[in-house]
Amino acid sequence: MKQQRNTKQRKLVLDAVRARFDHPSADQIYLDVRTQDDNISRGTVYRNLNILFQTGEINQVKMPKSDRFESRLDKHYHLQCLECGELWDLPLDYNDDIDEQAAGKTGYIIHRHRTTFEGICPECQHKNTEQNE
Amino acid sequence: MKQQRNTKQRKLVLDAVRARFDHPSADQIYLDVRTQDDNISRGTVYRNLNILFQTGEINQVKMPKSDRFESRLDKHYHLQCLECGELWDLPLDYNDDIDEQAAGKTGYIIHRHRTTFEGICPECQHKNTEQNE
DNA sequence: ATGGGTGCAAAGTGTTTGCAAGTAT
DNA sequence: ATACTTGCAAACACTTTGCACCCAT
Repeated sequence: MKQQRNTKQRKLVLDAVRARFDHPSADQIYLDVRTQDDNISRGTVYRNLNILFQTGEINQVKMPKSDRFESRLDKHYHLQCLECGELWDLPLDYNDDIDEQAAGKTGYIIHRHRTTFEGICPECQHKNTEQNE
Repeated sequence: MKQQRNTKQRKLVLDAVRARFDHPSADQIYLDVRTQDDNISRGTVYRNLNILFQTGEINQVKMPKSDRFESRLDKHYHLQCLECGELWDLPLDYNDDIDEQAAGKTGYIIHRHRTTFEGICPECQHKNTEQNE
């Protein structure tokens, strides 16, 4: 990888990812950073998110509509509400055993697995019962 | 949901999904169906894939670049090679327990979880060792 | 001074949609 | 006859990229 420079923009993007815990999209990061620097462009935000991911300073979570970012670097699971779309970390241990099982069954070298739970959050459950009354 | 019709195009799309086991993208289905009907349009293929998914006749697998489709309807895990991108079903049992655990820890109603394993397939492993010789 | 980084706008990808004509029921 | 479906092209959402200028090293 080529030599990296510390630009004001790169730092702003990194700080913006670290400031949130709701797995913002690139565009949300762009909007956040915009409040600090009203000249920064979307292209720069996308480029820096990619660079920071490649250098291992942030994590990228592939999601249906758009990629999401987070500052947690350890392997962990996610939980998404199918109604409101909110995405959270799940306090459940990463299961190393199934990586070995998968490797044994397939001959693949397994790097990891990614798990996302889908459901309805308490708020949306509440909203739904109200509607049906 | 509104009344569905059985069009020639819808049947071609369904058959095309059922004919493959490598989780084709919408565009791959389009190309397959094109060999049967050289007038069908991409829009029609996308529309029918969505309808068939809503009616539960096929399954949609959300993947980074594009959605993939399959005719298996049961919950199961996937395995993707990080090098060549191939996506396969994994012969590993779906773990119902962690859905309950996740529900208990969060208050969510959990519908299911989706797990994808990432690694290097035997072919790509072989290719890599050859290159390094 | 050098070459990585920036802002801008254009282009790329994958997918959806408005419309008028066509067709399954 | 009705209204769902089609082909087409335009529009969309998200992301990447070419370029000329800028700035961290």
